[in-house]
Amino acid sequence: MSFKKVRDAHKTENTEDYLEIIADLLNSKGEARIVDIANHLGIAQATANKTIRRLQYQGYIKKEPYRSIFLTLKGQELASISKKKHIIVLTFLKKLGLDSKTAEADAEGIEHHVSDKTLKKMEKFNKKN
Amino acid sequence: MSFKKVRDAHKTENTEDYLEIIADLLNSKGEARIVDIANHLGIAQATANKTIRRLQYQGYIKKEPYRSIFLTLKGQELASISKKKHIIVLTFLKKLGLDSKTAEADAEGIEHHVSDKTLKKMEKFNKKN
DNA sequence: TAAAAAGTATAGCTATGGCTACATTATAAT
DNA sequence: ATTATAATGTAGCCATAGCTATACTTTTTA
Ligand SMILES: [Mn+2]
Ligand SMILES: [Mn+2]
Ligand SMILES: [Mn+2]
Ligand SMILES: [Mn+2]
Repeated sequence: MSFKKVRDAHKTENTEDYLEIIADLLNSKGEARIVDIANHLGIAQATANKTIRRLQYQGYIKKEPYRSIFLTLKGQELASISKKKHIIVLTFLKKLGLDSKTAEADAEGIEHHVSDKTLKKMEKFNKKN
Repeated sequence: MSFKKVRDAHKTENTEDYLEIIADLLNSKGEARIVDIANHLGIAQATANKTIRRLQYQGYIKKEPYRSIFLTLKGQELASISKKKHIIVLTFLKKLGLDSKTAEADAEGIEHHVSDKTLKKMEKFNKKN
């Protein structure tokens, strides 16, 4: 059923975005802090804090109180998959003719709802254009 | 900000799907009942019931207790917009080369995250292919 | 080194959407 | 007409993600 799949996607969606952001921060700044994540997402720090707690007990990240965030292996893996999807969808939308801003905005939502089959088609399209 | 837009989309997503389903049921069966919606979505009837209550106090639908559901003008308008988006995205995915099942599943999620600009590009692509 | 600022954590609230269990009403069958 | 079934409604639970306000810790600045 289509709707069930969408609901399942929504369950992991926020997790995927968090992990992608954390990976990016670790890459660029060397560390990922709650304040940066909150700013990135445009949400209150308290909200980011709560989600980070969930990500920790779900085994995606590790952190000590008042310290910065690290990805577990499980976290790294999901971050990597998410990043790949993000790039494919973003590139696809740009090749479709959209400006960077629109492509980025739409990709951020679409990336969580594309099956592997669709990703393959997008990659094919990306190579041809 | 991209993420804010995605969050906003998620707020109306469920509403859009419900209204689209109700419109379809009204069209095909002549009436929309909670049990049909629940079956369509693959959720418990109690869950559908609760959401229908929300849709009513938010002014999208009208109903009497134990009776079937009708769309208000506001509801009809959103249903119509949602349906249009759905068709554009679904057609696009099919033209991209995907089978009906995959196209339908992915469209169900993607439809809520495409900007008007992206829809335009998809329509253009649909006409060309 | 002491004070100010920044970052983090926690509490308590709201809204949404899942679920099961159970009660009530409406409809269909006997 | 009664009874059985189907549909609807309600209650009470969980999880998630928002928010503000407030407390605590760490870092920076004076
Ligand atoms: Mn979504
Ligand atoms: Mn995203
Ligand atoms: Mn992303
Ligand atoms: Mn949908």
